[in-house]
Amino acid sequence: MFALADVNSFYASCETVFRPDLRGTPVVVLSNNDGCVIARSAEAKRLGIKMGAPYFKMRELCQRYRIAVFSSNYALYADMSHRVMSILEEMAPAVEIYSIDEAFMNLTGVDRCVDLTAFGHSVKSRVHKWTNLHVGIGIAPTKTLAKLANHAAKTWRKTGGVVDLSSRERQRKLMALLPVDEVWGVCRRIGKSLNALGIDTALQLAESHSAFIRKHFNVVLERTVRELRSESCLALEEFAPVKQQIINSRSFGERVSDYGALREAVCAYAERAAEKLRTERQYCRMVAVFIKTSPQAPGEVYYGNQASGKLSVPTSDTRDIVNLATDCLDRIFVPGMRYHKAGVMLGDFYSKNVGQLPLFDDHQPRVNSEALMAALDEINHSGKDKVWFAGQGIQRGWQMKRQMLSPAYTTRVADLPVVKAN
DNA sequence: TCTGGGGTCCTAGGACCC
DNA sequence: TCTGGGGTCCTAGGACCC
Repeated sequence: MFALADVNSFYASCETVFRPDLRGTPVVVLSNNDGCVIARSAEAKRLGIKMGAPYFKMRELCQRYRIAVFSSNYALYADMSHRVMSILEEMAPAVEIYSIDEAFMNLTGVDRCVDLTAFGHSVKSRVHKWTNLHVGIGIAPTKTLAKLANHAAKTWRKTGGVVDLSSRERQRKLMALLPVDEVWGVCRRIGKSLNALGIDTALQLAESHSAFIRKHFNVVLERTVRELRSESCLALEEFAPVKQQIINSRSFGERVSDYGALREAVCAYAERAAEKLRTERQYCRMVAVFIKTSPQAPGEVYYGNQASGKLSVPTSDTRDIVNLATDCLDRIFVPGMRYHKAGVMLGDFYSKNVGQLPLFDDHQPRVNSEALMAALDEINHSGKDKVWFAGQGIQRGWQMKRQMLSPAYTTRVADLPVVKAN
């Protein structure tokens, strides 16, 4: 048995936790660079703010209804997520953190001790009491059904935010009500193709022949069909599998044409990617860089390109990664373009312990590399100040736009909320 | 003027090997 | 006239997720 716990309007809700004055009012959170809408409070949804809509098209609506608009504040969301996840981990024997705002809980054993619906409510109320966030809980014998149950818990208020789909009858009743593209793993596109074949509801998908689905689509969708029939194909993954690639990329706050500025940005992204690589305790051999102009810019010729390079020895040293990244940039940089985005990708990972490469042991490319990187990371994680390599520069004209950023209430000492006694 | 970022998995096709 | 069979590895692109 699985339970899926998912925070309601996560980013928008985080913004109101330390702003009680905003509770019950429309709140919207924007993507990086203040590009498009990625989270909405229930009130903002009701006003017709669409998910994924570009902000410049929504601005007028936001002003008219006095909607509170925020830039993404990942420092805050990541910390709030961590708090929610630790509560879930206390309450279930095993938890898979699936995304920043949702987690699958393994309820094996739990179902023998307590009523599952009651369990769902206890999770819900503890999370609310300790974090001021609301979660919806969906309970079912497979992950795909738990997703559906969660969807139902959020859609129908009378469920009280908890839906238990243990019984086959209840599963069928719900599936008959839901359009097929509400199923996890079925997007609009596949949904349309399914509709063309006469499959409109989740129940019809569950009842179609898996061989037929495999032939017309793929094994992934076949698995979904089986899951809808209560056959568990997707296991709980308690420990995150090692990453196969790391990407750091951003759109620029303003278009960048100057080589120097582009190079600074690439250095910054490479540095951040290297930092992520070290948190994964991995070493990489492949570094790639991409740059592109805006595909939307009217009257401009689009240019996008990518170059990659291989290191002779796997590394997690920022200096090696930055060097290779800037080489890659030089191979694809074309003057006179108005660049809108760049990114650095790392791949071909090795972990030290496994020691796949004999080279690794006797080839120490830089003296005290590990100690230096550890010192950098420690300073940068201390919440006090930051240090970085000079390649990033200090002007940072290319930095993303975040004009409506809220304070890092829980992760920066200077931003801690203060309670005043009257 | 202004349209996010970070991932995974699967498949098809080409290059190459014996 | 007829031109094998089986396999691996790599890459690009599609599809999906949050």
